[in-house]
Amino acid sequence: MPELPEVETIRRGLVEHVKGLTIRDVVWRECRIFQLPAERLGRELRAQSIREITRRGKFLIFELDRHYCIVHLGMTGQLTVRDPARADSKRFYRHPNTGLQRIRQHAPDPHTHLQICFENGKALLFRDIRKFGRVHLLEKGSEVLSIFFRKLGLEPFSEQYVLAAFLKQFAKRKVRTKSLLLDQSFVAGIGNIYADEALFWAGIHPSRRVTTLRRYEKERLFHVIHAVLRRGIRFGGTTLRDYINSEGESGSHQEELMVYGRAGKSCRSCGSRIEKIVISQRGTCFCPLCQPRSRPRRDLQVGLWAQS
DNA sequence: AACCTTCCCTGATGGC
DNA sequence: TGCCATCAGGGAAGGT
Repeated sequence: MPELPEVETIRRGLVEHVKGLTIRDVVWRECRIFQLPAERLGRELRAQSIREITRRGKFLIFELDRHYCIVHLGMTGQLTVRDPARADSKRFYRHPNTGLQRIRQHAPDPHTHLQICFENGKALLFRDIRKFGRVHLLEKGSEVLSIFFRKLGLEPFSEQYVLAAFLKQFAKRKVRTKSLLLDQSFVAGIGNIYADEALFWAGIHPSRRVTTLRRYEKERLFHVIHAVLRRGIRFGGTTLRDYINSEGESGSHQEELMVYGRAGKSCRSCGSRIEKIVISQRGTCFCPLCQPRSRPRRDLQVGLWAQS
């Protein structure tokens, strides 16, 4: 499930490999991920150049000559570069123990919904098994991006991510803290993995209503969200099943996880048994000792870790 | 208007 | 070996 760190890792790879290239041809497979007729998408993309690749939350923004092409990877979306000078992997190699996919590049398969072929022979492939991904095409204009993203919340690595703005976002909210973290109108880019990890480092039980959070807990959350996402990027993202970067490689952040996917295992901090509950229809892992339900942890020191 | 539920989609997994 | 139920979950849509 690509979240901000995974999308950012993909973005950086794409800047390296396809920025500046001109589109020669587009091949598609009709699919509901396209928010416009695929035939029109192909026709519009042709002959345009990729001027810039940016990101907002979990969305990738390809700035072309006349359009913005906006891509959301959903749950299983993959964007990889295919270089004809290099050999394709014959199949998706699945590691017997970890289940991780390790490939260099792959030929189109039935899940490959879009191929953007460039003049230099390289191609950008969009593959999405579960089809939760989305591709939008917007004509450029001064306000189109701000209108498209009007419901998105704070962008963690921007100048708008400051404590005062963060605290303001709690107004009128009564949901459980985990639900707030998953809400893209609160802070953009957090998904299930990084929400659980942030709550762990902040020492906050995921079920606690945000109305019960002390000021110092909100402040801690503010710093920890930033640190958790930064750490995810530093390790190249979290590969649990489908995520691979633009070169078809896994990330390694899954080895750093404290609680996500660790139900039944012992806490890497205190040794307690990690528990799993469901909040907002999402599996939620937490440490019952490090993240007490009722008693806020004023003692918690996360400063050192947050600097990493 | 905040909040909650349902739905979309496929592959992996476990029980029988 | 094969069949079926269950689970994973981001975000849109619709109801309260």
